[in-house]
Amino acid sequence: MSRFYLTTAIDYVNSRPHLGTAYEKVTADVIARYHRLRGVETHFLMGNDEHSQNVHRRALELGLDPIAYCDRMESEFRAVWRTLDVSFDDFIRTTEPRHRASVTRMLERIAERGDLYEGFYEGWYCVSCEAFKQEKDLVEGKCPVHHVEPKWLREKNHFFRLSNYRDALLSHFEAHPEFLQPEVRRNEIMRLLESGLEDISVSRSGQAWGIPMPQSPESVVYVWFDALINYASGVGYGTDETRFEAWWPADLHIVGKDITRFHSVFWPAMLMSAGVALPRQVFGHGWVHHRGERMSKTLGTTVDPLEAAERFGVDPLRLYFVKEIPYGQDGDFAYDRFEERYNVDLANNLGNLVSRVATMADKYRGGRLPATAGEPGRLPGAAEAVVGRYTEAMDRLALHEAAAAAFALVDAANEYITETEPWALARDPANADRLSQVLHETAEAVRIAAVLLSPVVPASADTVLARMGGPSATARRFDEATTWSTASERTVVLGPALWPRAEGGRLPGTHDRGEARAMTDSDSGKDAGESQPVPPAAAPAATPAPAADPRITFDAFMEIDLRVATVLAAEKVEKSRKLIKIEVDLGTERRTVVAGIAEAYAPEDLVGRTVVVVANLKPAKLMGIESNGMILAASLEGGIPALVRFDDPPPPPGTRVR
RNA sequence: GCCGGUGUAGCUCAGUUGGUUAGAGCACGCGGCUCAUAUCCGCGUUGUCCGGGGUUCAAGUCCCUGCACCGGCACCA
Repeated sequence: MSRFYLTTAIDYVNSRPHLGTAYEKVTADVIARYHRLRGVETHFLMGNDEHSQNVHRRALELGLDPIAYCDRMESEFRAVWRTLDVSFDDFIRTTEPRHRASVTRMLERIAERGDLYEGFYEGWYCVSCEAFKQEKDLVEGKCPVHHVEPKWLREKNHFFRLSNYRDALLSHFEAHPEFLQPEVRRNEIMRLLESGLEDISVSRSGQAWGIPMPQSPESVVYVWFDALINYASGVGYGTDETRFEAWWPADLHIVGKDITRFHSVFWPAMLMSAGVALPRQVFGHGWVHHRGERMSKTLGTTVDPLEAAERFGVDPLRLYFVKEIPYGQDGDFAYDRFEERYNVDLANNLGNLVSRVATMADKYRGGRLPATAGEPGRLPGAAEAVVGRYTEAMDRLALHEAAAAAFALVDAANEYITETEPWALARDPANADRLSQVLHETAEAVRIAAVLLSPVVPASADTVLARMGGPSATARRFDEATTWSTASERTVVLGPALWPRAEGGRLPGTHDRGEARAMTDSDSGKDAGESQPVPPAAAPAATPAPAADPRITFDAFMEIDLRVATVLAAEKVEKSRKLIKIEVDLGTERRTVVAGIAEAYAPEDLVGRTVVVVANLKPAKLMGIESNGMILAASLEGGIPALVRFDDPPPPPGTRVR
């Protein structure tokens, strides 16, 4: 039997999954379910990436052992995936022994090949910046920011000879155009390869959270190197060779478009070095924006997938992801659009279709539809064409086209009912056979549409299949399940509306829980301990965990020294778009502050104004100017800033603001 | 300033390797039906496919160029 091994990126556990993460897992799940439906033995791997410094820091902040913290996050992640019906076969964590063994093994192999060498990461290091500087960035041998001479620093590190693999990678890309998709991503990486590759550092010294470098336990494996290996360790590399032989190479890595480089350059080079076959395909999906804006964790503008699923249901959300966003491109999510798609595709079309077929079968035939005998109508042909389009689209990962194809069959069934007018046939007993046939054929078309949609909306498809009758629908394989079949009697079952029409932003009978709650980084970790596992649900999902208290203490606030200040002088910073250099009178002293408000204020308009300054902020260099403080302004992402101002007359400079 | 992305119907967007009168959904108008979740079906309206050059028998699609918007970074302390 053929096999299919599919992976998604593993996730950092420093915040809960947001809508974009959910998008990746759901679309991968659709692919996995499709292959299973086709009768292919499928292995679908997901997991968490835990060896990150952020994770370590976050755990310590919460007073938790890092592993304990990761345990909590794992249950959070699993709960979300369970709710969204993501059917992974295995879930790997990079802290697991099987993974550590695998990473060690691969590094040993790479070392044996001679592709690992100890070296010194060296370069100009600016102490003020706490960062290495490129030679080309220095101005007259000095740090362009701090105007100090940087030190030449050497830090011991392990390097991977990535540069050795440029040619091999290029020819692989040329020989296998399908290796990286979609095409845009492939072109980007081709250009990158053409411009050459440099060796990369694969270890970090002076850290304890990670996998120790073999033969060099004072340093740990750099996190991304560690993370990539999960795809191999997940199927037994270095721990279970039989299993590894059975599943490797992976057929498909589904990753975000930002990390295609890791997966299509670094990862294959590592595998080549270790003497392991390359994965067959890497697919870089796009972003899901929210109302046209990129979701940002730091700005708290992410959408909670559980909240979205709760509004109209898990399957409607899954359908939205698949049908409304061309796979491989960026897409947009908005609640009003979600509602529109819910009403149009599910309530009005598929749901209403199921309802009208079931009602007529019940009313005219007591639900029992005999085997058909007459000349079939146009639906069998329509179904066959749709199935062809569907598989063709699925096989090239055009998930949105596949979903659209399935809905074309729904449309055809609705049209067929209008054309044949079963209610008219029912008026004349002479048409009895004809009526039975029309209903049977329509039910069969709906059944096939449900089979096609089952990878996308698994729970709903099961319900539709049950309602449409037919022989043991779920047990059948794809080819058989999509073959037209009205040759035996079936029983169509009546039931409540699958998707009642939504209005005013929610389903009838649900309570308003308020607008979408923005997730923030602070709530993601702190509520980890309190939240309850969410039960699986086909339709309205469980309540998201309550947000943790993001408030700071009064003492923390009082640490910020806010002062009234008067602008004495202001000038635009040369060659800068946003920065203005401002001299302020703080009452007791003069300060130079650089503020990023040039897009909203002209320097000359600032002179004489009273502003609020954060007086005890550490200095920073911006465009070579040292800024001693920060001027408070309201700022919208992408919008223009607005300075905080006082009623007239303003308080004198130096007055504390609190 | 650098890099990347986008620009197609009122709105949200599709348009495969360049090929007949440029599409879908929503919205809007008219008509039909009554089995159905005020649902369904049919017909219809609106397009300088951002502008300008070019390649071609043929350009929404390829090349050059300009403009607009968006994002990231550089400079948001």
